[in-house]
Amino acid sequence: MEDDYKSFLQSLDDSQLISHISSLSQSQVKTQKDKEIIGSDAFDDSFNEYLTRHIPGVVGDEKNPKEDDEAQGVLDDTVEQNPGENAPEPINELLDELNEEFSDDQGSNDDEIGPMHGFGDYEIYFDNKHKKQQQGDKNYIEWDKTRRILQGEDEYREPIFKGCVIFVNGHTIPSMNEIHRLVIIHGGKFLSYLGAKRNATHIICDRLTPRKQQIYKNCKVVKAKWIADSVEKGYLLDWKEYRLFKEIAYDQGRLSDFHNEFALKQFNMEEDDDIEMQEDSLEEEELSQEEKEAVQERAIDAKHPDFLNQFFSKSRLHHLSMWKSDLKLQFINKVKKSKHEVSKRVTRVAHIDFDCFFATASCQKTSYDINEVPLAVSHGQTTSDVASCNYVARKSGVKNGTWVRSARRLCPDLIVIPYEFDLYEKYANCLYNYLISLNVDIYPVSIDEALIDLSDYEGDLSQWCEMVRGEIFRLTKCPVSIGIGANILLAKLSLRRAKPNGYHILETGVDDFLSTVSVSDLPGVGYSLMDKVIAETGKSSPTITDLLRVPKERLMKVLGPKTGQKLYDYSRGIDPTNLDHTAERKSVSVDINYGIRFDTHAQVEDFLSRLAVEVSKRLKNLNVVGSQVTLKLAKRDPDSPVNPPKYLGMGKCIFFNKSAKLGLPTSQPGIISSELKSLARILTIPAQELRGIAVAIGKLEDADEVKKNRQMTLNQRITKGTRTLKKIDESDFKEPLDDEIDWQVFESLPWDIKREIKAELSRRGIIQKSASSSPGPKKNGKAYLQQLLPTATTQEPKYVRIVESPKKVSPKKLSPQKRSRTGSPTKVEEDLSYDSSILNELPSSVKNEVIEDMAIRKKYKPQTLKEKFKESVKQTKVANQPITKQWIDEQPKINEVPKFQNGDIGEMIVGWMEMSLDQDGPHNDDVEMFFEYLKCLKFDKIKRVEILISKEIKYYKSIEAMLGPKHCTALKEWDGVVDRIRKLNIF
DNA sequence: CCCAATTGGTAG
DNA sequence: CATCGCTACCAATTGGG
Ligand SMILES: Nc1ccn([C@H]2C[C@H](O)[C@@H](COP(=O)(O)OP(=O)(O)OP(=O)(O)O)O2)c(=O)n1
Ligand SMILES: [Mg+2]
Ligand SMILES: [Mg+2]
Repeated sequence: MEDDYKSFLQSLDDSQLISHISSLSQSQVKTQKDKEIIGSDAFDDSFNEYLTRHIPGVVGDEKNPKEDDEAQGVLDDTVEQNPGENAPEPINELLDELNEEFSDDQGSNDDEIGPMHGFGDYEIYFDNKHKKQQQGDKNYIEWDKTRRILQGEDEYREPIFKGCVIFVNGHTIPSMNEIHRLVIIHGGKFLSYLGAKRNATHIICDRLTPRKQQIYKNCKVVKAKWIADSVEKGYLLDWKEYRLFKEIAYDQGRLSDFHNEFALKQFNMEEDDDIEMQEDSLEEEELSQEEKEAVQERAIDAKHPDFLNQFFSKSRLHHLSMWKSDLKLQFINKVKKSKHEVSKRVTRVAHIDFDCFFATASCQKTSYDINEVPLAVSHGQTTSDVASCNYVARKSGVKNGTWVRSARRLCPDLIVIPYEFDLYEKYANCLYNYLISLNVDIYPVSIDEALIDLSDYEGDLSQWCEMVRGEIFRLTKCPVSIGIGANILLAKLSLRRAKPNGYHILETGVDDFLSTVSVSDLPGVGYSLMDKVIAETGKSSPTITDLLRVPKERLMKVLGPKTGQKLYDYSRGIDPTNLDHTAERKSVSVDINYGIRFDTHAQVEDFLSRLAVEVSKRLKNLNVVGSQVTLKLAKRDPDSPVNPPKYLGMGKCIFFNKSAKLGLPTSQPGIISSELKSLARILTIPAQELRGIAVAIGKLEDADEVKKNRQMTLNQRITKGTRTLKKIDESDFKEPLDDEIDWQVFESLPWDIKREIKAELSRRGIIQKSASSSPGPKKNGKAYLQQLLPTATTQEPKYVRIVESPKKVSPKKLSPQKRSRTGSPTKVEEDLSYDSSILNELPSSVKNEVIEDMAIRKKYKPQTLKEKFKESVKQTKVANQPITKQWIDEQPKINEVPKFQNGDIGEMIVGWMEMSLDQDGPHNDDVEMFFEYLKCLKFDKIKRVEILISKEIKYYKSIEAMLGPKHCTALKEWDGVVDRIRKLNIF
């Protein structure tokens, strides 16, 4: 539990953390004032207990759920009252009574969410429900919401089951009633009785019978735990993980005899509701249009909380990257153990690599003959990437990384087979374990590929190759090829010659060998460099021989100094790179350029939080902290269609990067998330236009080192140049934000909460770690705005993390109207992998898709000098545009209200208002400071703040009946604030 | 000239 | 249904002093 709370704290933004503390403080103040301390745990329980004792006719024992039929069937038509309207008032009284009754009850205060039990309220409700189930559900949701507000719980429930239509069959745990409740309060629809099961998106069922299997064989039949787990997690889990039927697709064998027997018994015991089900198909009720859309919109894009997991589990490139970094780690450790030898130049390198690795491995799960049929590993059938294709397919010109559709064009018989990530891992282990057993220096290149230092090997190289190839094939039934050369470059080129299923030892005749090599085969030469070399040599597929004719100066000028030098060396067989695995990692990043489809900025921020959590996880695994945060956003190219050819793909995009320096290196999700959100604000890309988001943490340091150093020389570090602290001196730092936290209130919190919060604050550098006790009492119990405002808008500056130097913010740059890279190309000239004449004959729709894909891969750059010029003109035009009201409105609005660097002013205001309601309105100091802040804002922002506050007031007035007289006074004060803002706006 | 920030490119 | 377009790192460019 404590750990839970700790990680909960860590997941918060700075602003969220502060307001969390405030909310704790607030409730604490309140309860103390009333001489009551009621933990939410005890509260929940007693509340339900109270209800079950006081409301006649209720047997609210959730541990012995009533028979499903009883609960569903007894519909009391005579009770027509609407609990949604009538419940609040009596409940309010109940709450007050309760507070007295249980005033001694010292509950622990650290469980904000409360257990998922005690549903007496639900049962009461359903005993009185209407015959119209759906109306009843709606009322219950309202009633539940009201209850939550009254109980001070978070009124909002994640609409986990939005778009789901749930039907429960037979007895389940949790009970059908409970499932019903959970589903509807989380935005789902429940088909309760005799309903249109055909409309159900999921059938919940815990017990398998042969009949059910038959009837539901085409349905998503899911165990009840799916519901419970999803609610607990707060988002919809993958139903497949909870399917009742065994994976028929993969395991086609019959159920075992034992299983059948067991199932048969079950079947006989079960009440026969299945027949009923077939009969009532006439009685189907239609889903509303809205619900149908919701059901349709089941696509999992980045809005879905489980998106990252699902995406990563299926992304080959993610796997490749993770495997690679794991391997690097593994072999760094190896070197530390034997850190003797001083890096001597290697003289012989072996490069070993599985032939068409994924294809070979995946093929083993099929009955295809890898040597006869053209195969490709891929998820889809058209715009899906070919991860790996076998050599039969390569004969037709298919390459790794092309789209299946393009591959099919070259090789119409191509057969697509699925990924088998586990198998790849297994075989890679075989490879690496075997190499380890050889007791040689291993330098992992990728999952299927490694370099080996053979400088000191004195035996016969051919024999060595045959031995290694033989052993690995014996272990995996996958062929590897080996290339040997005097350096990394030559080993790589040699390997290329060796493939498939062979080896090549390059010792003599290097120049002859090189002369035949194509420039595009050189490592580090991709489409972009290739284009330049083509332009320079005048050949369409230049070889090393062609490259040799270009003088070094020319290469360096055209390609840049380093790249030019590299190609110059490479063309002569020179590669100065030494084998070295001691290289420390310099950055950690998470890139998502798939499935990014957002409607609102709130969704974007949500996703950023999740990315922050992910990147934080990775930092912690590596035990490093970083002080630079970089956000990279991909914006749909204006010329590109809203929906790119690849489903949920990114299409052609323009990238925008922004990085921020942190005051202290960190690995904490909350801090990172804060920073990301503020970077996102600076980049101002409309949520709808986003197609990719990447987060990188740089300036890495060892976490333990930093911890040690910070304790020792906290003060020295401040003046260090690498830390960017704004206008700060030591005294500012020594007691940072101290007076922004109300220590009196803080002290009254339960000790364990205090401990966790304190730890979290000090981790963030907001308070000093050694601060063992809080300073003396300050001010009064009122909530202070200072503790919510990230930094003072007036007076002395406080500790602030720098995002960018303020003067750098030129109004023009705020909205990146950067160049679009291309016009709309209609004709394809020439391309390495596409014959332009064929391409030009394609239907234009397909052609454009192919062009789009090529543009993404940078194979194809339609940009000419002329267009470049046009763009720069366009750019200037944009920059010179007068700033009109309309222009402002057109600018992407990342937020409804402006934000400070470290938090959302909107959230802050809402929080402030909420808090102030319990305290006769806002504190005067706060109001003054607030206006100081407002004065700094632009007109439209102020307007938005005004609207926000008005809306909030309206909301509170709408529930005025439930508020006390005190609250009304507070609201009046807020009315005054709004008036004042209006006056501000006049000037 | 330096530097940092940003953009581009590559491999598997 | 589609589909799962990641990620570390180097180099070049840009734009400031
Ligand atoms: N664009 C790419 C390139 C590679 N891979 C994956 C699939 C490959 O099987 C694996 C190894 O990459 P290789 O470059 O070694 O390619 P193959 O092993 O498929 O072919 P070969 O090594 O025979 O050229 O990485 C991928 O998913 N996408
Ligand atoms: Mg390979
Ligand atoms: Mg490889």
